[in-house]
Amino acid sequence: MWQKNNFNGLKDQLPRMLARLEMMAYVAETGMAGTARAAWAEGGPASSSAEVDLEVIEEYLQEHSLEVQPAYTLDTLASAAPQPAQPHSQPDPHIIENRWSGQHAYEWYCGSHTPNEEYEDNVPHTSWHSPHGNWDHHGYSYDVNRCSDSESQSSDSHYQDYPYSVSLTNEKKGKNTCDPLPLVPLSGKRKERLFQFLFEMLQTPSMQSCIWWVQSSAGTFQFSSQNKERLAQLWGRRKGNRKTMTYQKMARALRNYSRTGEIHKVKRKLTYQFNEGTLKGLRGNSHAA
DNA sequence: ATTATGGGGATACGCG
DNA sequence: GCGCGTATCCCCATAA
Repeated sequence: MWQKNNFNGLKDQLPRMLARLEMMAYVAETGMAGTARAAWAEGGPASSSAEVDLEVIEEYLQEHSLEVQPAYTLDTLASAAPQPAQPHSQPDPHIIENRWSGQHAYEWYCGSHTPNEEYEDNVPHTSWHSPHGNWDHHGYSYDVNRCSDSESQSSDSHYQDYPYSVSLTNEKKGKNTCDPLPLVPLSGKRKERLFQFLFEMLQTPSMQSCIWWVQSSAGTFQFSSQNKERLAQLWGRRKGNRKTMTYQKMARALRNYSRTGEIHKVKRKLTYQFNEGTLKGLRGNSHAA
């Protein structure tokens, strides 16, 4: 579990993280020209620093073999820092409407820890039942109240969304450590699946230089052209693969989902969409709790 | 021609 | 060991 004292080590990296967040806030405040926004949409300004930050976090975690209680991770950092606004300079009422904040108090179940799951502990694991009945995944327990999306699916020019709805619920604030819940025996623990990982990344504000909602209500999301490889690498690391995961391989796995229906490709570059039932399952589990 | 992205067959892998 | 579901490798097609 990520203890508070473990978190102290990460403090060293906070200035860089905060600097990035401040930069984002600055960009939002000052307004971004269309081209700059487009660049942002492709992971432009955020890409380099985001990479650094994520690497720092990852390396730190791996070096110290930390288990991260997600309530202490990126959400916390983001909420502690100046809130960066979306690249859309205007507040989109749809976005507000679709904010997940307070709507999805996911219950993540704490299981035991294996060496290959160092990064895995950074992000929540879903525990839910799919329409197919075989997606139950057991990991950790915490509440998530997170991001919104962009409803701007109609236009390629402004589909990027940079939602920051990082609000901590009382429960989350009060539960900074992940209490082990013997809900599922380790033997029954399923490996996290790619679409679950992607969903988790979509809830992680700091990952939005890599992946973001195009329209969360529809389950449409998009990879950053520049940072998609990074996301793939994270996936590979989480899985403990020997070889580096690439976007190409990850996309192949995504294409397999089109057969089974969890995710299908939409006719937009680097854009995919969760199946309605999949989305309901990923989100709905929190409601059930 | 080059690069990025998408598609799909084949196969490896993990789990029950 | 087997079957099944999934992930990964690899090659090719297509679009920009």
